[in-house]
Amino acid sequence: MSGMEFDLESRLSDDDHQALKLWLRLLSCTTRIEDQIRQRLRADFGTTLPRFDLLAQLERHPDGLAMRELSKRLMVTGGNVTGITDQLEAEGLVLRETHPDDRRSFIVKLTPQGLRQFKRMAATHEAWIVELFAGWTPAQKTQVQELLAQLKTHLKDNTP
Amino acid sequence: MSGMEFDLESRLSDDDHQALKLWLRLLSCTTRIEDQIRQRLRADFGTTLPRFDLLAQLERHPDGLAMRELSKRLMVTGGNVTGITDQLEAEGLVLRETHPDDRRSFIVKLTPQGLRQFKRMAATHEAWIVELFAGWTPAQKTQVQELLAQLKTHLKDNTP
DNA sequence: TATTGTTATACTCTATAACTATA
DNA sequence: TATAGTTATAGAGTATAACAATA
Repeated sequence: MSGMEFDLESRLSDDDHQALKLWLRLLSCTTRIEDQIRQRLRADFGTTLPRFDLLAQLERHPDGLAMRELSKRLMVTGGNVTGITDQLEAEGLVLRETHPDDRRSFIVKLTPQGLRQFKRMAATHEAWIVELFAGWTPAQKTQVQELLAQLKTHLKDNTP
Repeated sequence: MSGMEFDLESRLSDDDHQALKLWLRLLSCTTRIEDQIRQRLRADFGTTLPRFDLLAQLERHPDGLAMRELSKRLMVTGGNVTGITDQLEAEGLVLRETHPDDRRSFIVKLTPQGLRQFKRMAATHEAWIVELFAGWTPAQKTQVQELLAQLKTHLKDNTP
């Protein structure tokens, strides 16, 4: 489905509605970039965004994370974390260790192979992002970054 | 899954990587807003974003659209348009008319009920958006709007 | 009783491919 | 041959709920 002529932004029929126009454009850009990332992760590494995100969390936490910590951080329910972890474990990228203090719990960690593999993917991933955002100058990036920070605060306040 | 402490932005571990940070923040904000919209469409109107988007296209085209036109505009494959149209037709919101010149084709149109229902949803939807973006001044909205237009051009050029 | 993790199930959204009727 | 639409199927990605083991 590449090279389409239309997209979500064409939903709008009239010229007012500033917030709505802005939202449709924001959604359109973000979706387009996300689709690119998903396609490239699949084509180049045979993986998916949720799997990549789980590995990224583990890379930030070399001592590992319990399943429920992963669930909170990835904002998905526990059953999903079990499924993704099963896949990554089968690929030898992560392992479950018993929790020393709580026998209900597991600590999930990157294997050495998982760390190597993630680092390789992360570097490529960052290069894709840099390329996709090359349409903005560093100053413009900073500007949007700050505006988004402000918006995020508002979203947090309004939608608990 | 409301009231989470973490989100995608926490994926990043260090302070450089301007484009990557920007992307994670953009994705985080957009996802959060989109989740809100999906939840509210379901709770208040028992519908989904793709169904809403299809109705929106039809409202822009009172003479109706062929299935393949809908497919192009919604950027999904034909089988999906058939499915969504079936649902909306079963709910009495759209109807298929025979094409006068091409007996392979249908023209999909809003029913009067569909138009009334869409207008009600669209007004509420816009109010949600206005509220969610209330963290930005009109000038800031304009600014982001223009920056996104620029980014979109770059994306189009780079990812055909 | 509450919590951690697993299992089972289901739903939405999407794509691909085979099929039909028509052009 | 090519196109419009349908059908069937598959696979992400997600949620809910019942469950076992442990706290």
